[in-house]
Amino acid sequence: MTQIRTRLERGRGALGPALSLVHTGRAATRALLTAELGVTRATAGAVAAELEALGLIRVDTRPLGPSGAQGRPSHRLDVAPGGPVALAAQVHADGFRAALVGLGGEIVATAPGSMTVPADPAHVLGAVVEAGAALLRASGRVCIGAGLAVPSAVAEPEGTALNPLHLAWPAGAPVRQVFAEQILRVGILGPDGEPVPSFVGNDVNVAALAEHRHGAGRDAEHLLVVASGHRGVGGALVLGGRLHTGSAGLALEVGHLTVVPDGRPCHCGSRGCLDVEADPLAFLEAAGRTPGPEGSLLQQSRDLLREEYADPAVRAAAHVLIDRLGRGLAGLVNVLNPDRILLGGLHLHLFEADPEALRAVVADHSLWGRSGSVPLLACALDHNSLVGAAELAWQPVLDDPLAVLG
Amino acid sequence: MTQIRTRLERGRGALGPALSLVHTGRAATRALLTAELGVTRATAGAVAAELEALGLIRVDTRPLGPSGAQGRPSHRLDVAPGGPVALAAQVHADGFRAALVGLGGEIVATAPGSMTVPADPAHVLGAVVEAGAALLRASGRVCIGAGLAVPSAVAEPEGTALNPLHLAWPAGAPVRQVFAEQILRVGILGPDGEPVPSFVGNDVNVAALAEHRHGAGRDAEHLLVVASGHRGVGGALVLGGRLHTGSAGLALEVGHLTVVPDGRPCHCGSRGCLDVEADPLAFLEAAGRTPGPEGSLLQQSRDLLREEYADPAVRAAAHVLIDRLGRGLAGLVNVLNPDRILLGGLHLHLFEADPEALRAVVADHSLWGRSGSVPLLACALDHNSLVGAAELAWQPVLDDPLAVLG
DNA sequence: CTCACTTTGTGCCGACGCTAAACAAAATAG
DNA sequence: CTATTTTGTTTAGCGTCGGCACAAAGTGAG
Repeated sequence: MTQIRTRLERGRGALGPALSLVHTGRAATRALLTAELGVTRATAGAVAAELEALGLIRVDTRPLGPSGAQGRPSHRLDVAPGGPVALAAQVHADGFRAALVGLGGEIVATAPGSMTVPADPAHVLGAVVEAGAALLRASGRVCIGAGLAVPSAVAEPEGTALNPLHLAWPAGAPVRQVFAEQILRVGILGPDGEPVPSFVGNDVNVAALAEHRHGAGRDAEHLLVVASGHRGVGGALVLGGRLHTGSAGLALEVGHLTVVPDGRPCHCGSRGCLDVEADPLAFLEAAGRTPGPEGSLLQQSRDLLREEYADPAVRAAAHVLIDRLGRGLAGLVNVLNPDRILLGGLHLHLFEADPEALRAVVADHSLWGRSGSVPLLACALDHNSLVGAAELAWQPVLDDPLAVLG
Repeated sequence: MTQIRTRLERGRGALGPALSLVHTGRAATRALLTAELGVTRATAGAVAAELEALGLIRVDTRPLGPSGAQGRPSHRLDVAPGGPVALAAQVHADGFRAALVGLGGEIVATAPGSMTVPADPAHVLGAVVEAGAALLRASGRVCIGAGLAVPSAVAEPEGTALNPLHLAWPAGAPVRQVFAEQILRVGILGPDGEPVPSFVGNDVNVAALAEHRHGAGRDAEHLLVVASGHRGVGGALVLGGRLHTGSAGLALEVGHLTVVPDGRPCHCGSRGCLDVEADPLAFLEAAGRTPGPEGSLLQQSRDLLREEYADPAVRAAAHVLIDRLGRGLAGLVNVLNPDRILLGGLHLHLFEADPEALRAVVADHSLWGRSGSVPLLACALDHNSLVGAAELAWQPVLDDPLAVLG
């Protein structure tokens, strides 16, 4: 007398897409889920129930007050409070940062740290992972994976950092392997009791991912992000919701577009590259300032733009940099034809100093810019590299929740 | 008494992928189909039967002679002889060409034509479509769609030719609409009795598609194609088997990368662009030759390279162009990180004149070129733009054979 | 307040498209 | 000739989803 032999579960195939919709805030109700997934209400209901059973979302059946709309009101779909989190980590020139990031890109907890001695990767990443472990213990949450953002090109599939310029790490350091080893050593365990999977990405790349899902890049199909943090210029492209990192992870090395004919020499062997003509150091030099000892080059540049923009020298330097940046962006527009461009770091501040000037340079130097120009926007998320690192860890869950949490 | 109520057809979802495998020559037997699709033998058999019933493929059960392998020999899967064809058309500086292209990229019939007067689009495309209609009548084949390759950027989703430079057409000509109107006027009908669907693409873009499926680009995941036919330089990118044309069809406008600091002025407003520094006219000028009246600039350049390469001036000019081309390719490698690069037109001949020289320039100027360089190859298909135009028309059938032929 | 209407949520059934497994067929190897 | 290997086919069964009927929960008109 078999009682319940196999209850046929509906909506297995749509679990991942449904979770992605909740994650990016595009499905706040079952009715929206039905419309976005293109399935029947029955399937959408089963999907929501399954995600709730997995502890990922919460279905709030309470009435939401007068909505004004006709018909039976929808139940709200929220991220499950106290649900699983990803461990996010970031290393940069001045230190590191660990955080817990829940579904929806919400930063649950964060812990900064400094690197007094820019030591070897195992040392730094060990400290980051330990900070993350402390956050996890304090929160009592389940961890589904760990992501790390590094200021360097990351070669695929090896996961090595090719140019960790201002980290004093050796070129070609096996970052993914070291990170995984530290996860193993510290013992960050997932819901299955095994060490969580770990992921490493370039900081601008993962920041672009975060902006696409939770920030100023939402709903863009071809999102280009260009940013300059400390030294050099980084780029990223999100195509159809996925990072485009090229065949070996080395795409969007946008720092070596020529923007000044016969300009200053670049370490790549060429001259006048964006990398050396449009980063914070180039800006400070163009403004006739010598970099001071306190604050990063980015902070000094931002402060200069904010506080001394009335100074003609600063204003002129900003427009010189805007011109160089605009030429670089125009080259990228000609090759990639994005439907939106986000700017980060110094470029965000340059853009906000004179948005129309940058738009004009891009339009003038891109082939079809005058007919229909590309929307330029500023990055909108705090800590987008951290959130993006977490996106890497969340990705397997978004692709197939059952495989991870089933 | 219902006799055959609904015979449950197996393998509907895999029909398109299976047809693509036969189309690209990667599934010559049902056993290979089973392996490539990742389904059971039962499903693969049903898929093959369905495709045969649709008249697209032929299952050849005859023994193939001693194969040397153990076990029961596979039946061969061939393109169905006499099966449906796509109408392919190409317009270029000197004239036009129409062809019928079957599954597998095989050119079944072709008809050249000249444009004595570079007339308006409707005139030219009317003549092309009429030539295609004649081919269709003579062949007695079924037509599943029509594709057109034009030497101009094609804006999406409007389907307008933005810069039909050497066609004497107005910029912004509604090529897709005019082509569809001519298909309608001449009455090219599909299997359903309606006028066939029509498609328009840039010639280098569709050539890249053809090379990816039937030529030197097979199995590349990130394929970059750069070519120069008459004037200017065109590019294309095939990502995961699909053309990447950007958000508005305007990506891969590679002609405006700077390759000569303060070089000759370009119509884009900048200087030293690939477009004016690495096309056939630039090569003839670099070699000290004045373009003659007979033969296209490309033909004159090719003949010069083939017949007078011993001339030091020609040799030197070739290396000047190779240097400029290599710098441009290196810039693209930094941004796109392809796993293969194909060269067409003049660039093919320059590459074949001195392959190592071009490889060295690309490696020297790309950021990670010295560690692992990108394979450079020559385009391998005759008439790759024609075959590529047909690929546009075949695409709906490859995506869902039943929807088109069911 | 009641009734009509609109929209959302759920249970049941059947269809579709696949896998699994057993069997049949066609070759090679010894 | 028999054993083995690989391929092709048939049958049964199962998981997932759409369609449909019905229930539930609101708005709006009178």
